[in-house]
Amino acid sequence: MDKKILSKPAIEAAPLLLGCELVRKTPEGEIRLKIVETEAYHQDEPASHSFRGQTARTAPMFKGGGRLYVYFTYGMHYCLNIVVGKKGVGEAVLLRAGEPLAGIEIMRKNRKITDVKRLANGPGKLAQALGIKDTKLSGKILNPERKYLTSQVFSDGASKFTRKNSNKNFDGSSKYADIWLEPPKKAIKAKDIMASPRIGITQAADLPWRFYLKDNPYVSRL
DNA sequence: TGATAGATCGGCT
DNA sequence: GCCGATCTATCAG
Repeated sequence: MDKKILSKPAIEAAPLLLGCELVRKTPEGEIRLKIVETEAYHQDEPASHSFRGQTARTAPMFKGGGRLYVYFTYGMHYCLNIVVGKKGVGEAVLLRAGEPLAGIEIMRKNRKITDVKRLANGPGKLAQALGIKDTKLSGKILNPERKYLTSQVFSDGASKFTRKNSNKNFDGSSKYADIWLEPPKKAIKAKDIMASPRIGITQAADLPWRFYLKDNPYVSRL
């Protein structure tokens, strides 16, 4: 994944993350989603959790691009963000929807539904599809791709992978997340990137800081 | 210390 | 389209 994207301000990084693939390794296998909808949040804007400064919850947003920020909301849902920008500036990109590419049976199990279009077409659903049930991943660093992209891992399959990394990643003790980003398989064209106001907020609701892929059936709504 | 709104979702009318 | 679920962070008093 291009490090430069993750060090850009949220408003620039959010559209650039469209088309990127979000991957999570689990003991059951690999889950892979194409990011099709994002929202930018910046600390100078009241809809952002970082607006009122750093707290225990929002600390990851201030630690610099390339980490995860996970928060719990509405008493029952988790939402996954990619922290972007420079250290000391509180900003992140909310992942609002994804198109399932791999690990679909795992996601069906996590979501307790079968319809592929509804596995990750919303921020709470996306987190649930990935198996996120707490905020333990918040603050963790996106796993550098090289850590997993070895011939040993891919020639041997998931079980070997699990053994090899069990004490580093599946018990939550590592500073790295078992999640990372990969660049788009096909470049995204500028004309396919749509912008709209963000969803579910009341403050700064006029800012067009939600981005999604045009005509993609996996976005949360039109 | 109490009230309330919240980066949501699924079920029901 | 509306509403309840269910918990947390924040703000008022």
